[in-house]
Amino acid sequence: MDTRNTSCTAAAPTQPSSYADLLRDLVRLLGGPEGGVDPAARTPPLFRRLTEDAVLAHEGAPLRSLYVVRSGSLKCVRTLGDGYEQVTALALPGDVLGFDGLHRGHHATTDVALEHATVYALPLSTLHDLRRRYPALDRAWHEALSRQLASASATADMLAAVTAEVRLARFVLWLSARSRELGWSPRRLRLSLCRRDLASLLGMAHETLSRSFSTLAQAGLLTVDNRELELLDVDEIQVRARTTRRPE
Amino acid sequence: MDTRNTSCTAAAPTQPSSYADLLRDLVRLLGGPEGGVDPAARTPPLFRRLTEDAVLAHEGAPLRSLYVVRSGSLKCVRTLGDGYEQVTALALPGDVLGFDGLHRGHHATTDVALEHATVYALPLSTLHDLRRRYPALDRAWHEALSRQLASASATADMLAAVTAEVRLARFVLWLSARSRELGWSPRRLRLSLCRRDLASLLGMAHETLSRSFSTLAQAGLLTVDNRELELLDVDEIQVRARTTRRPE
DNA sequence: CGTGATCTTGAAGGGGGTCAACTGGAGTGG
DNA sequence: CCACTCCAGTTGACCCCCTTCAAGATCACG
Repeated sequence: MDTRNTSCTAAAPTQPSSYADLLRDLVRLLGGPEGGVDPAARTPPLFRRLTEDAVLAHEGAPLRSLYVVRSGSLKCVRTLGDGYEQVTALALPGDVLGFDGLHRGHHATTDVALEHATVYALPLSTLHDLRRRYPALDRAWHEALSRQLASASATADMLAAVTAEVRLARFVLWLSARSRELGWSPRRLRLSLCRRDLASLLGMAHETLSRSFSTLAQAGLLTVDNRELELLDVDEIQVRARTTRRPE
Repeated sequence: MDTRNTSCTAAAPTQPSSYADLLRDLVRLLGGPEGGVDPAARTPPLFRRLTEDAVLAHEGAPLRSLYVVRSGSLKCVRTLGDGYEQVTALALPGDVLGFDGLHRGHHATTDVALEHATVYALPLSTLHDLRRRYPALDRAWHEALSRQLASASATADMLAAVTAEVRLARFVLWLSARSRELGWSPRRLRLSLCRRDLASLLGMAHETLSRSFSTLAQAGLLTVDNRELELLDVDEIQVRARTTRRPE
C-alpha cells in the first residue's frame, strides 16, 4: 500500500518557513545546541504530515529514509506469523524511526500515526551529507541514537517486570518522564495508544491491562478517564515499579 | 571504582601487531569493508583484556569510553532497588557497549566479562576523531549502532512472548543466528550465561528456565548438557518461537 | 571426600490468559 | 430524535502456567 498520497503534503501552516529554520528545528528535536547550521545547505530533509492511522513505513519495505518525529505520536508494529500485531514501541517527538532497519536495509517495523503527526524524512544520502557537513547535527544525531537505544532498553525493562501491575507502573513513569522532557505536564498524561495496543507493548492481555489500571486507581495512585491519566502519588507508583518479586 | 588495574593489560599475544592492523580489525568487527584506514593515525583505541568476572564498567560511572567486544562475551546488569540483578543484555563479539549511556553521560549498566574476553576501548574524543577521519569507520560504526538497536529490540521480543517456553525458543534462535554471523556453528551453542543470569535476561525464575530446557529436550528439539546446547530440529523450534497465544 | 555452587525436579498456591457478558460512546441511517 | 451497529473499555469466572519454597542431583574445587 502506498502511503505517499494519503499522508504527505508539500506545505503546511506549521512547517518551518525557511530551510535554515528547518535544519535548526531538526537539531533542536534531536536535542542538540541551537545554531551552527549553514543556511545555504542544498539537500533538504522532507517535511511530512501524517493523518491518524497513516502508515509512515511498512515492515520489510526497503529502507530509503530515516524519520524524526516532530509532533504527534506513532506506534511501531511487527506482525507475527499468525497475524498477531506486536507493538514494539511508542514514538514521541524527537524519536528516530527506522534506524533499527539500517543494517539490514529494510524497515523492521510498520510505523503508524496514532493522531495527526509531522515528521522529518531524512533520505540516507541526505543524512550522510548533513552529518558530514554539520558537526553539530552529527553530534545531536549521535546522542539521539543513544536515547533511542536507551528507550529500547526501557521497553525491555517494562517487559522484564514480574507482574502486570509493575509493568504498567513502569510504563506510566516512563511516559511521565518523556512528557516532562517534552515540556508537558509529568502528572497529566494523554495516552495515544488504545488499551489493546498498550497491552501488546507491555506484553499482557488487554483485559489484564484494564484490571491493572483499576487496581492502581482504587489504591489512589492515579485516576483514569478513558485515555486521560492523572498521577496522584508518584512516590508510591515508583515503589510499586521497583518491585521485582511477587508480593507476599 | 576504577577497573583499569584489575582487568587491563598493555600487551597480549593475540593483540593486533600494528596500529593499522588494529584499526582494520575494529572496522571488521563493526561489520565494515576491509581497508580504507590510514595507518598513520595518532589516537589509538585501547586494547583491553578482561578476565572472567572482571568489571568493564560500573552502572552510574561517568562515561568516558565506549567499548567494542573483540572476543569472549559479557553480561550487562542493572541492579534494582532491592538488590535484584536484572540482566539486560548478552554482549558478543562486534557488540558496542556503553552507547546507551552516552546521552546521559554515565553508564546505564554494569558490564561483566563472562569469560576471558578482549575489547577495544574508544575514548569519546578518539571516537569522534576517528569517525571524522575515516568515513569507512564512521559508516561501519553507524551500522553497528543499528545492529545494537535491533539487538535491543530482539531482547524485547523475547520478553514479550507469553510463555516461558516460547521466550526460551526465541533466545535459542537468536543465539543461533548470532553464532552463524560470527562464523561459528548455528547448531552447537555454548551458553556463557549461567541459568540464573539467563533466566533474568528472559524474565523468568531460573527453575522455570530449567524446566523449559527439559521440555524442549524431551520433545527432541535440542539436547542440553549443562551449558552445551545442540539444536536438533530448528524448524520446530521456530514454530514454537512464533506462538503468540497459549496452547489450546 | 567434603563443601559449596549450579542445576534439576517436586509440590503448592496465586496471577493472569482466555472466554464471556456488560457498559458506554461514536457513527449511521431511518 | 431514536434505534441500531460497532468498537473500546471494564468486570466476572475458570483454570493453567509460572513463581515460590523445598529438596535432591550434579559438578567444581580444595
